[in-house]
Amino acid sequence: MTALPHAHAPTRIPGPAVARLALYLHVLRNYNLRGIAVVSSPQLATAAGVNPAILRKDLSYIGANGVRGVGYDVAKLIGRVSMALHTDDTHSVALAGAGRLGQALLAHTGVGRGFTVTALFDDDPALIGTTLSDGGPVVESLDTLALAGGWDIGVIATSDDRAQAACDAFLEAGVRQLLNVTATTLQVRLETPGVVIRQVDLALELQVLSFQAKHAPDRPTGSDANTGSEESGSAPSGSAAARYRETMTS
Amino acid sequence: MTALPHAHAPTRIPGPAVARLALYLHVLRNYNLRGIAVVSSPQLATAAGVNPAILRKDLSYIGANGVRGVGYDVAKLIGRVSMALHTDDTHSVALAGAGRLGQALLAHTGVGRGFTVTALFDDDPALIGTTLSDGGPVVESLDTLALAGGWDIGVIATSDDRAQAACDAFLEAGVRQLLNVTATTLQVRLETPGVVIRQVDLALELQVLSFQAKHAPDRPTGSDANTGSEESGSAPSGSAAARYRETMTS
DNA sequence: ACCTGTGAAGATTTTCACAGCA
DNA sequence: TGCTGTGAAAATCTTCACAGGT
Repeated sequence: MTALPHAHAPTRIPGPAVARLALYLHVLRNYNLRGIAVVSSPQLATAAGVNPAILRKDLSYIGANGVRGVGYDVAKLIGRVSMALHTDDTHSVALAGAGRLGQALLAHTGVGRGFTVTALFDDDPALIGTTLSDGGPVVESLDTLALAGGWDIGVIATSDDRAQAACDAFLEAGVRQLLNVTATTLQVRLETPGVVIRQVDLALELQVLSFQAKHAPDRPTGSDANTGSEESGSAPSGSAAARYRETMTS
Repeated sequence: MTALPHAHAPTRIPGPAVARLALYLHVLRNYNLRGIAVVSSPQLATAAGVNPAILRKDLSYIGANGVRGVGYDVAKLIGRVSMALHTDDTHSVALAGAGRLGQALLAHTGVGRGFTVTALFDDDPALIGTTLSDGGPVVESLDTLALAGGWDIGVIATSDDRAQAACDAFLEAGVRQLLNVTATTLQVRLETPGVVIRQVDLALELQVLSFQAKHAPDRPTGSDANTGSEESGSAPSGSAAARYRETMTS
């Protein structure tokens, strides 16, 4: 926290840019694993399915340090984006709901992106006291959730009818950042300040998807190096984080 | 399809509006189940966590027919939004990956939003030939995916390393709408036209969430009837579909 | 020759504010 | 009085285009 060595521009990062940066980070990590040390903005942009121009703009928000005529140092860029997204620090996550969805999440988030599930809650008596993954936390009763605390993020993956209870419990436990992957729309008391809730509803994504498909009209015109071909069409923004595909030109 | 009785305004619906409409639909369905027949825009807006103004604007895109001074007929509005999103027609879905994530999705999408999973594919020999849910489809080998077809949407919920293969198979089977819930960035051949891919990466959502929390500065000022209190702050758009919470004023 | 970084133009989306009606 | 529907203003985001460097 506090002042960094060379805090370049205190520019406010646009919302959509944050989502894309997280996306770049993912792609960059893959490049790193494949041993690619340098990447250019056209390369990275096509890999992420965005315009090279907006990629450069996004990177400019976090003070990118690429080499003109060459590109970006992958490792260095990973560090920079991680820092901007606060992913260099590890966040502790509590997961409510140890059903299929919860278990999938447990495996999904453990990939190593700075998030560790340190607590697991469920109502199922058969699950309480057991461990779902190697080295993972022991499942506790949902009732005890509100009594504990100390997590940075709470993930709600319960059944729909228990989502609100889990939400209330998290708030009581002092958890302010919630990711809700149930189909329930959560209610938050007005008194509670600073709460950030993020909702991911897969059924909703299906609806948006099928709508986009029915209305995909014209292909985007790329003047830069973007050979944008398939897809796109409508939904210019939508969830920026929720619409990328690699288009590795042959 | 084709011309409807009174196709009001051929206005193009903005991308973010589509996501929000799907959200309203969900909330409206809940109202319907609770026996609430009429709802006003301030009510619905607070329930969906959006400004009443933008709600009305969104509804205006689909030719809303509310009663001034009163509100909207819930049942009628459900019908209208469903029609606009093409959810009144049932879409067939093929699901690749019958692991925990796939199973969770199978239960999730079956809620009855116009999507039915009619085919299920996986590589696990132990799963092939079995049925995962009552009345659900029998699990088939992933290799047979490309040979079949006829689905409106393909959902990719395999392990990360098999996601690309599933994507290729879907495209070969003629499926143009894909929802990818793995952390893999898919590559699509340039030749394939009209492909719409939607990506949902939960690890990415966590990153965006934690960033938003670190940068939530000032509370939004609502001049209409919006008592916007908690949350919001930055990320004005982000995934509009991925950030709603009820704020039922007491 | 090629790529980065960014001001400025352009496109899109959200919010405002008010006319119109029950 | 209360709410809908919508043109117009404001805010936001994306794309362009080019200076600057290697």
